[in-house]
Amino acid sequence: MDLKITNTLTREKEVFRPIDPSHVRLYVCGPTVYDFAHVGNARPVVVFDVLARLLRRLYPAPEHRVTYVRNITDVDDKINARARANGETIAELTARTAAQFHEDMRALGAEDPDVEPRATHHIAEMIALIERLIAKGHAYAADGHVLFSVPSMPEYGGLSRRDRDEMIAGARVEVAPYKKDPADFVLWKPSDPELPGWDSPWGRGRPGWHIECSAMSWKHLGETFDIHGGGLDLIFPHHENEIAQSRCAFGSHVMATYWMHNGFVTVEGEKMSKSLGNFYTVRDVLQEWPGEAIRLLLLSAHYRAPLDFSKAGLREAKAQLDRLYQALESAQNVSTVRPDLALKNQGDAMVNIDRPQETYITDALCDDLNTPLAISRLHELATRLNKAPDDQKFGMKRTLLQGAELLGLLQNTPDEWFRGGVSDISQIEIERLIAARADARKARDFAEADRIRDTLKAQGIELEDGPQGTTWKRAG
RNA sequence: GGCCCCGUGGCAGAGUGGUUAUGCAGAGGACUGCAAAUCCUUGUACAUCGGUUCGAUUCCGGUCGGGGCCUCCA
Repeated sequence: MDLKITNTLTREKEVFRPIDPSHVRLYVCGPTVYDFAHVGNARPVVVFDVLARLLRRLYPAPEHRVTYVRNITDVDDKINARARANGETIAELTARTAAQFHEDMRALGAEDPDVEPRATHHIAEMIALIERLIAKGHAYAADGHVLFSVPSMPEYGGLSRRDRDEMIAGARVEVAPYKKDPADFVLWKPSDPELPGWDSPWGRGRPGWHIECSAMSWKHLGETFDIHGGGLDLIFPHHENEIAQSRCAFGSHVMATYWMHNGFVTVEGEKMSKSLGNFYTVRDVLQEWPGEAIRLLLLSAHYRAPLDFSKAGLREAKAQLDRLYQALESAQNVSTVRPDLALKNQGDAMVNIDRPQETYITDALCDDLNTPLAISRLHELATRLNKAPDDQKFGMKRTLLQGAELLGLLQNTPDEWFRGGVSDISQIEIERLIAARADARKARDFAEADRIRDTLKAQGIELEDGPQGTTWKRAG
């Protein structure tokens, strides 16, 4: 099935055709590292993680290659300000924040991108780009700055669909005197001695915001590539300006063929903002909720739609995962390899012959990354798995796991999900109490049996009596 | 002012020109010592007003309501 993507360039859902099918190239704007990632930062990471997983499924090795680049912005005025406020060096701040970002995103089940370039490691490429732009008449140096000349690019504004007059009329910032045109934007600016700076043909300075992504995508993906992603808010000015820089520098018709933008996250129905005090960092939420529940919640709305991040939503996500893991636990002894093939084949040959062909979830995701539909199909598969006779469970379990992998879900074992984090000592004690309760039940001393069950429940352990005996799990 | 998005059952949230979304919550039943989990049954939604159509929640237009962006916020 074809992958379809809503392309911000055209505002239409289009069939994805890579420039080079043997090498699919994806670039996503990553974090500016000056503080903990909040749940709004996490949404594009999780969304484009699913896209990368899907692309790898659709364009598998060894015939194909997928390169996913997500940058780290480690030169920025917010970083400078924060480092000063914290009384630490910029290097300390960015190194620590980047490490925290990695920990948090991994906790959300996001795989690392193939390349994670840092802006400060690409100053030479930025300078080279700026020199090209000047040489081609698309940029000019003025008063220590280098500015992109917006009037030099007639198509400027195509992505955000706004014309120059509107932009100027709506501008909230006073126009700097060195700009030839009010719409021009900074490619390079001078740095004070105490601020980060690099030598350049225009003196010691630092880059403007947009040039880094043009430089890093060029270095790691080429002059043009397939998909560029990021948050809705980046459409203007960031992505508009990236397009201007890259296209004018390379004389290309497009920078990326497809542009994808995720919607915003609200918190308990309100826009997340520091002034409202409803700023959820991923780290804080992880204190109370499994990363997988956060991930499921972030995928529970279509990526372009707004997403409300709420306690109720987290509870529901957790409940949904309980249900899915429950289905897997009930099939824990079921192999995901066809029994007949497992018997007939050994080693690598078996893997090749028994290559799974899950399409149920893949098809949902191919429709412009319809993760809510994909999740609903996970539930359908879980229901079918629950109902299936034992000898038919293997295929459904496999389909469920393979589909879930595409979403980055159900990557734990049911045992870890339900019983992880309980110490070995406690587990021994729990087993002892279960045995004591079994004796009581056998003696039909149900008062004692219920007392034991209530005692454990008060300690956050729930018991379930099944045909195979009693099992336990962490409560809620 | 300009550009863009959205309004679905108690909640979350897909989708479709005429046929069950899915999950959570709720109700009834099976199973169970009782529970839990699971299974079965159950709820007949699509802001509003017009238009197109044999037929619209789905297409078109108006209205009302909500939201985002408009120079460094994912």
